Amino acid sequence: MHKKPKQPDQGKISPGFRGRIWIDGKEGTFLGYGRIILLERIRECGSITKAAKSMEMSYRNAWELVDSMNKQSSRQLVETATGGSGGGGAILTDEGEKAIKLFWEFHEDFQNFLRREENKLMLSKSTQQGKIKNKGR
Amino acid sequence: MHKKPKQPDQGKISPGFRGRIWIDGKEGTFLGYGRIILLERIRECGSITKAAKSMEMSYRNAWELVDSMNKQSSRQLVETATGGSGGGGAILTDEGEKAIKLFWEFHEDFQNFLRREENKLMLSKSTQQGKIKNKGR
DNA sequence: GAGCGTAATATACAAAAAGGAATAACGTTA
DNA sequence: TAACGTTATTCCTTTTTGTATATTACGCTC
Repeated sequence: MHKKPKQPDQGKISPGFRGRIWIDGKEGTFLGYGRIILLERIRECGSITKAAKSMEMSYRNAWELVDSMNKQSSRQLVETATGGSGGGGAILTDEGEKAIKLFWEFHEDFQNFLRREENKLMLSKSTQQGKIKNKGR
Repeated sequence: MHKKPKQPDQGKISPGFRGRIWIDGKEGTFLGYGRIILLERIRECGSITKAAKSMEMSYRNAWELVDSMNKQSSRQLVETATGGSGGGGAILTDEGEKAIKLFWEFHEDFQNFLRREENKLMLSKSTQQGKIKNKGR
């Protein structure tokens, strides 16, 4: 039983370069880290209720996020059904899969960007303080 | 009289790729967008009070940010004086200047990163839907 | 020593965001 | 038709966050 993915691997270790990214839609945030985790959990769990519980998120919050994402996309990312066998449920659409993929690519690029920035800083520091052992070339 | 720089040029236009960056220190955030603007205003105004007013920030908030930055750096970014001619004031140190420069470089690189990501998406979309007019090669 | 404008700090208040709990509606299943 | 587990929605409480206000201390100027 896994829990609490909320925080991207970034924000905690300190010190260093940090950041958060998201994708905006017509009405504000469309895709963000928490939303993507939620989509993945819905895919695994088959319902918003179970997905929310699995990540210690209130159903209310989870539902609002799903609603927000669906409203901001021409095609639904999650299809829901009330009633029926098992009481209903939620499934991830192909569009939802695309969203997950899109965001993780963005996310990975960003992680690499942060690493490059830290390296850049280290280099500039060593060449600055440096000249300590300026081995000719 | 200028005001309200609070929001980076990013977060509003929508839709698209967005993000925020900051630099962490020992006790959490060390440098961020608002903090840098504050440092610049302190440099211009010569006091925390005036700097805070100029950007519609409460003195309390501004003071806490300055305190946080100073505590997390081996050298103060802002030197303050209570009493004295004019009642005191605050001046930006060389270390403060360095901080501003460091953050803006980070910020600029990040803006470029976001642009590259958007271009990347546009390209992948056009080659995907494309084949509409696949002109040879 | 009185006056000045600032830093520094504490207290109380207000607005906003987040969370919890309760309820209705829904469509299968038995 | 009764039961079930889920979606969908509302209301209220709690927590957080920010702001406004007031007070003290400070060191120069006059």
